Amino acid sequence: MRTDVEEQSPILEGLNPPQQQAVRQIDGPVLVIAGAGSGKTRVITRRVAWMIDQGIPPWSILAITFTNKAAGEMRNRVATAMGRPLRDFGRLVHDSPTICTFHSLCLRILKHYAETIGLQRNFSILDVSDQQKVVKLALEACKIDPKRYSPSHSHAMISAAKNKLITPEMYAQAAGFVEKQFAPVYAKYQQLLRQNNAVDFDDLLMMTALAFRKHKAILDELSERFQYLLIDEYQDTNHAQYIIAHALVMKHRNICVVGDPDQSIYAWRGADIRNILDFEQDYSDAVVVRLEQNYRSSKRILDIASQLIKRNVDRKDKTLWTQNDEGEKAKLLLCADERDEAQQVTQQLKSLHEQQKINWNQMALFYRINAMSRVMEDALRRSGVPYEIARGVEFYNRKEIKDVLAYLRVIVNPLDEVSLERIINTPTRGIGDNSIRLMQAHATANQLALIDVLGRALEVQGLSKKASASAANLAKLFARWRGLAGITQTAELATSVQAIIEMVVRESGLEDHYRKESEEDIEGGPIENINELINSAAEFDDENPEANLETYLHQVSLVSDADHRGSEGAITLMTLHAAKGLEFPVVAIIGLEEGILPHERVKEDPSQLEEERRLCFVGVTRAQQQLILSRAQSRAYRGMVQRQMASPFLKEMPQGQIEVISSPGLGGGSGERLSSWHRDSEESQVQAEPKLKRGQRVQHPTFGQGTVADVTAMGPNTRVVIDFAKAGRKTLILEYARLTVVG
DNA sequence: AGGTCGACGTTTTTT
DNA sequence: ACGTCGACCT
Repeated sequence: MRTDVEEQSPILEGLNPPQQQAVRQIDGPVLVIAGAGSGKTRVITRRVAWMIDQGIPPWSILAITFTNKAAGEMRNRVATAMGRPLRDFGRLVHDSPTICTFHSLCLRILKHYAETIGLQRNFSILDVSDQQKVVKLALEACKIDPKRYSPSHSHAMISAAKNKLITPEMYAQAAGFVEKQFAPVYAKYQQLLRQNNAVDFDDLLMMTALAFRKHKAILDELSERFQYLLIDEYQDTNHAQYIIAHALVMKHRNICVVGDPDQSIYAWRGADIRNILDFEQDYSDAVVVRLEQNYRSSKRILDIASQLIKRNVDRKDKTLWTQNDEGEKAKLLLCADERDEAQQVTQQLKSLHEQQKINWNQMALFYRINAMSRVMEDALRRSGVPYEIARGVEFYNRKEIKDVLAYLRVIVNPLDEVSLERIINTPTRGIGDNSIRLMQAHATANQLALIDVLGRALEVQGLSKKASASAANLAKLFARWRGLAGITQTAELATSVQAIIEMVVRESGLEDHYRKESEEDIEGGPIENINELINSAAEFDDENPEANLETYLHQVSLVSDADHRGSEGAITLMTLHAAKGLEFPVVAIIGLEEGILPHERVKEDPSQLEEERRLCFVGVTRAQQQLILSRAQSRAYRGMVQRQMASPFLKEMPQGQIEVISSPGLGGGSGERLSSWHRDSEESQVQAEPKLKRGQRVQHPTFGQGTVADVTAMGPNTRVVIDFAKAGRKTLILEYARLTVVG
C-alpha cells in the first residue's frame, strides 16, 4: 500500500480515504457499499479517470448505469475529468470508454452480432403498450379467457420469466399448474415477436445472456475487449443482468460494483437484492469498500433517514454520519384532503422561495404514484409556481407520437405489423377492420407480409374499391419513404431523421388529421407535441452525424425522459422511484399514508414492506437542507374518497426532528388534533395487536381461520406465522394483517 | 365506415 | 377519474 507521502494525483484530490481506495483499487473484484449521499458518482467518475490515467485503454472500460440520464451525466463528467469529449454514437465499437445502461449495451451487442444470433438488424423494440397488444393476441390465439389472465398480468409473468432467463421451453417444463397453463401463451408471444421482427425490453437482456451461452466466440470477443467492468446501482440488477455481467468478467475478473442495499427499490421489476448481498460469496477475494460519510444532508435529515431504515430486518447494518450542520427540523403537514395538502405544500414552498430566496430549481416534490401529480399541478399552477414534471415515458406514450413512430418503424422494419396495424387507417383512409382482416387472410394464404399485400390490394377478393385504392396508395408512400430514408438498395443519400419525420408527418396526412381534430396549436396539443418530436430529432441529427433512422428509433425506444433538464427555474415533480440518484436542497414528499406509502399492495404481500420503507428512505435522503412531509386525512383515489391513516413510517421517524403543522383546513385546530398523526397510528396498533400466542385461533379477512404457529416480536415489524385451514401457512406482518382473535 | 356513447378495468413504481 | 373497448347509430 502506498502512503500519502507520495505526491497525490489531482484525480484523488478532495477524496476521503475510503473513496480513494474505491478509486485506486482497479484490479480484481471490488464491492463499494455507497451509502446515500456518500459521493458515489464522484467516486465512479474519478475511478474511470484514474484508470485511464494509469494507462488503461479507454475502450476497454465498460461502465453500466441504471438510467440513460445517469449514463449521460457520467459521460459528461468523465469527459471533463479527461479533458476531452467522449465519442460513442451508440455503437459497440469506438475508442472511448463505454458508458451506458444494460439495455443499451445489450442493444448494441444484439445489433453488432445480429447475423450470428439470427436476428435482422432493423428489429423494432416494442414499448409497454405494444407488448400488451401482442400479449393479447397471444392470449386469444391460445383461447385463454383474458379475464382469467389479464394482458397486463400476463405480460408481467412473461417479463418476470425473461428476467430470470426462463425460456418458453423451460417454462413449459416447470412444475406449477399456472406455468403449465400459461406456457403456450408465452411461447406464442415470443413467436409473434419474431414474426414481427420485434423484441421487447426483456428480450434485449435475455437474448444477450443466451447468446453468451450459445456463442462462445461472442463472449470471448467481448470479454477480451471490456477488460474493466463497472456497474452502478448494483442493488437493482436482476438475474439476467447478473449473468451478463459475470459472464463478461469471468476471464479477467476486473469487476467493480457500486450500490447500496438500502436503496434497492426495483424488486417488482425483477431486481434481486441478493446480487449485492452475496457479492462477497461470488468473489471470495473481493475488496470491500464502505462509504459511510454523508456529504449531502443535514444531521437532522440524516437522523430521520437512519432511524427509519433501521427498522428493516433484512439489512446489512450501516451507519451513515455527517459533518454537516444540524439543520432545521423537518415539517409534517397535516391536511384535510389531497387538495388541502397540495395547497399547504405549495404555500410552504412559496414561502421558502419568497422569504429565504431559495430558487425554484432547488426544490423537488416526490409522490408514490404518478396519479398524485395532478392535484399538485393544479395547486402550483393556481399559485403561479413554475414546475416541471420529470415524466418518464409519458411523452412517447402520447397517441400522436406513437402514430408518428409507428410510421417510422414500418419504414425501417416492414415486418412490424403491430405498428402497421396502428397506422394503416390513421388518419382514416377507408381501410376498416374488415379490409384489414381480408388482407391479413390474403397475406397468410400467400405467405406474404401484410405490407406486401398493400401494394397488390387489387388481388384481394372482396376488398372494396376505396380500400384497395387507399392501400395501394399507402404502399407507394412507404416505398418512396424507404428510398429517401436510404433503406432500399437504390439508396440515394440518406436524408436526416428530422427531414424524414417532417415528410412523413405531412405526406401521411397525420398533420392535417391532427390540425382538424384540435383547433390549432393549443399548448400541449398534438401538433405541438409532434413539433417537439421533430425538434428532438433535429438534436439527435446534430449529436449523431452518422446515424440513420434505424438508430434513431432504437435510441428513442430506450430513452424515457427526453433529456428533461430541470435547469430552468422550476420545481421538479417526480415519483419516488425517479428520484433515486438525485439531490435537492429542499424536498417535499406527499401522501405519507397507509395505502399510499407504503402502497396498499404490501397488505397482500408483506415482504414488500421493507422495499416501501427503502423507497421512503430514498426520498428522505434526497434532501440536503429542508424536508417537508405531508399527509391527508382523506384522499380521493380512483374516484373514491377514502379515509387515510398515517403511514407507519411516520412514527418510525424520530419525533424530535419533526415539527407537526396542522392545516387550517382541518377545522378545529385544537391541541388534540396536533398530535393526531401519531394517535391514529397508535390506535391502529392497539387494534391490530391482540396479544397473540402460539396455538391461538385467529380470523383473517381473506385467508379465513387459522392457528398461530409462531410470533416474532420486532416492534412495528412483528411477524406472525399462521397455518390457515384453507390457505396454508403464511407469514404476515401483524400490523397489516387485520387479524381478529377467534373465541 | 366511422363516429358516439356507456360499461369496464385499471396503474405502483420503469428500462 | 381516466382511458379503452364494444355495441349501436349516422
